[in-house]
Amino acid sequence: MIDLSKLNHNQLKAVTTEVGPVLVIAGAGTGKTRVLTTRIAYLIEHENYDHNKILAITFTNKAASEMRNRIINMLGNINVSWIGTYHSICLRILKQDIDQLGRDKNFSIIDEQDQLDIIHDIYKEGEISIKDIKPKKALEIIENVKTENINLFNIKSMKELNELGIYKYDLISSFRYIVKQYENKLIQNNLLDFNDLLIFAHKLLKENSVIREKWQNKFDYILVDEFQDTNYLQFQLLNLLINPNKLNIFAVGDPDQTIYTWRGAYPNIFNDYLDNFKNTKIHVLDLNYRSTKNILRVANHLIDYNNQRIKKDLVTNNDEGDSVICYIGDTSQLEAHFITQQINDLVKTKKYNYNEIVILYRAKYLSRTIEQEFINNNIPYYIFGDIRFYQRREIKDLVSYLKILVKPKDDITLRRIINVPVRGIGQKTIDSIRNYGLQNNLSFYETLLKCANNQIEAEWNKKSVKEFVVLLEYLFTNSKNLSIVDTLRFIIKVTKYEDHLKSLDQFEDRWENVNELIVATEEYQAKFPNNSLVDFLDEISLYTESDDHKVQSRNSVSLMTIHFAKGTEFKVVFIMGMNEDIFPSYRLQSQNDMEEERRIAYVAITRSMKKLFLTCNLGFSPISSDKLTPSRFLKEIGKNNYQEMRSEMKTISEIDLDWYDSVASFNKEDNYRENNVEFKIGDVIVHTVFGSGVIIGIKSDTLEVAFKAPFGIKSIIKTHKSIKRLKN
DNA sequence: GTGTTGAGTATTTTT
DNA sequence: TACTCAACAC
Repeated sequence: MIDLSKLNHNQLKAVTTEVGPVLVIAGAGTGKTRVLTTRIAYLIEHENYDHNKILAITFTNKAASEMRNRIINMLGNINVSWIGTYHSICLRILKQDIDQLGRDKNFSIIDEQDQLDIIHDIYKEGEISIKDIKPKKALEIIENVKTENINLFNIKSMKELNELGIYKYDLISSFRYIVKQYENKLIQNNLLDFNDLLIFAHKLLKENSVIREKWQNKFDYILVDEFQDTNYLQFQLLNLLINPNKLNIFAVGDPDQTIYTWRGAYPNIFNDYLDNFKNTKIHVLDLNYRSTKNILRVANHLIDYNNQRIKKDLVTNNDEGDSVICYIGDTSQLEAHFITQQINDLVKTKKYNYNEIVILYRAKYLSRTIEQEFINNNIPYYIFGDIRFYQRREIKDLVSYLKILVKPKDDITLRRIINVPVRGIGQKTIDSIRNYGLQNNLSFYETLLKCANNQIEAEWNKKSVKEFVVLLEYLFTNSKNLSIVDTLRFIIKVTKYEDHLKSLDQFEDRWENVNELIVATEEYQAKFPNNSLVDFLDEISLYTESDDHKVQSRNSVSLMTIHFAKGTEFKVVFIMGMNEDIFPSYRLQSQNDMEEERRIAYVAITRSMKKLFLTCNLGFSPISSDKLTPSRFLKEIGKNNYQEMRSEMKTISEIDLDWYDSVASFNKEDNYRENNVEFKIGDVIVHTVFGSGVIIGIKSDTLEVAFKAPFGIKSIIKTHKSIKRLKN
C-alpha cells in the first residue's frame, strides 16, 4: 500500500495528476525522487497500469536501482523492470532489434579506454603523430561529429571547424581520416560506443515504423528523471518512444540544475517540451525539505545572478540553522588545513560522523591537496569516481578474459590480454601479428590460430605465441559448463593472475578489487540465475560508477566532483577551491558558460542539509602563475549571507581586507620581477605548472628548484617562459 | 625483442 | 599523480 498522506499539497497533485503530458519543475531537495517513485506506484496501484509497461528513465545507474528499490518497498514484490539510463534502455532495445539495421546482435560496448586504444591503432596505421593531435582531442572530435551528425568533408569555413574544437586547418585531413577509420573499426569489430547506443536506437525507431510501433505499444507510460540534463538526441528518442495516441509522459527536472550542456543538454529543452506536448500540465515543487534557511538563502542569492532563467526561490520550514562559513586561506595548504580542523572538531564533539561529510570540488585535481592533508591527519576518506571500478586495470584484465570467451574475434580485447600476465609477447610481436592479419584479412584471433597450426613461417611466430593459443583453447574447452563466477575463478587460477598482481604495486588493494568482482558476479548470478555470461558483460559495460554501497558503511569522508554529487545529500558540505579561474573555471568561453558554472555552484550548495563551508585560498593558481583571487560567486552570494574567516598567516600575498573590490584592480604583474635579473639561491619562483618553489641550486643555464609535493625537485631552464620570480 | 626505469609533460565536468 | 616515451639491461 502506498501512503499518500506524507506528501504535501503540490507533491500530491503531481502524483495524482491526470494522464497525458506532465512537467514537474522540482527544485533541489523538494522531494523530486519521492514524487517520481510514488507516481509510478500510484499508476500501478490506483490506475491499474501494468508494471511491465512502464518505462522510467534516469540519469545514472545508481538512481535507477534506487528508484527500483523504493518501488519495491512501497508495493512489495513488484519489480518495474524498465527502469534505467538512456544508454541501458537503448541497449535493451538494440539487443532485440539491431539486426533491422543490418548489424549483428552480438555487438559489444566499448568504454573510453577502448576508444583510445582504437585511436592509437589508427595513429599507427595512418602515421599520425601523437604530437600533432592528442588522442583525447581526437576522441573529443569523434564524439562531437557523431552526436551532431556532422560530415567533416562538408566543412569549409574555419568557424565551423572552431565550433567543433579544431583550431588548425592543416589538421582537417588527419581528423577526417581518424573519424572515418574509427567508424570502420567499430563496424569491423562489431562494437558500439556509448554514443552509438543512442544513435542506433534513434535511427532504428525513426526509420522502421513496424519496430517503432512495437516499442510504442510496449510502453503505456514514460517517466523521465533529471529532465534538465536531457540532450537533443535523447529528446528525439523520447518522442519516438512515446505512444502518439496517449502521450503519457511525466518529466521531472530543475532548469537551475542543468550542468551537462557540454554533453549536449540545453536549458531551453523545457520550452521544447511544452511546444512538443501541447496541453502539458505543469506542477511546481519549491518547498525544500533538505536544507536550513541559511543554506537556501545562499543558494537563492547566487542563482539569481543568472539572467536566462525563470525566477524561482526555494523555501523551507526548516530552522535557520548554523551560519554558512566562508574561509579564505592564504595558501592552498591552509585551506586544506582548515577543512581538516573543522572535520576533526565536528567528529570529536560527536556532532557528525565522517560519512555525513562531503568535500566537493569543481575539478578532480583539486582533491590532491585535501588528500595529502587527510593522510597526515588520519582522517578516513574515499574519493568517488577516482578510478571507476570497472576501469581498474585488474578488473579490466579479468573482464577482458571473460569477453574473449564469448567473442574471441574481438581484436582489441584480445590484444589487451595477450601479454597479461607477462608472457614474453611484446609490442613488436603484437604489431607483426596484427599486420599479418590486416594484410590477409584475418582477425587477430584467426591469425593466432594460424600461428599455432604452423601455417605461418615468420620470425615473430614463436613459442610464446603458441603457448598463448594453447592457454586460450584450454580456457575455451574447460569453461563451457561453468557458471559465470566459476569461469572467473577458473581464469584467475589458470592465468596465475594472483601471482601477476603480486609483481605489481598495491597488491592488497588490487587483490581486494578482484575479490569484489567475484562477489559482484556472485550477486548478479543469485539475482538473475537464468542470465548468461553475455548478459552479465552487457550489464557491466554500462555500469561505470564505482561500487558505493560498501563505502557508506566504511565511515569515511567523501570526496567528489560536484557533477558526481548530483542527486546526493550530506549533512555537512565543504565546497573547496572557490576561486576565480578554478570555480568558475578559466576555460569558459561565453556568458552561457558562466551561467552554467553558477548552476554547478548552485547544485553544490543545495547538497547540504545542516552545515555549509565555502573555502578558497589566495595562493598560486595551478593553471597560470598568477595569484588566486576569491570566486566572484562569493561576492554574488553576498557577505551578509555568510560568516567570513581568514587564516592568520601574514604573507607576501597580503591583499586588501576588502578583497572583493580588489579582485578587479589587483595587478598581478606587480608581484613579479623581470626574468633577466640574476637568480640566487633562496629566491622564490612561480612555475605555470608546478606552482611556487624555492631555488636550491644554480647551474650555467638551469636552476634546481624545489617545488611543493607532488612535484618535488626539478631542473628548469633559466630563461624558460613558464617561470616567474617573486619580488623580494 | 622484451621489460624496466627515469625523465618529461600536462591537468573540467561523464553515461 | 598519471601518463608517455626513449634509453638501457637482459
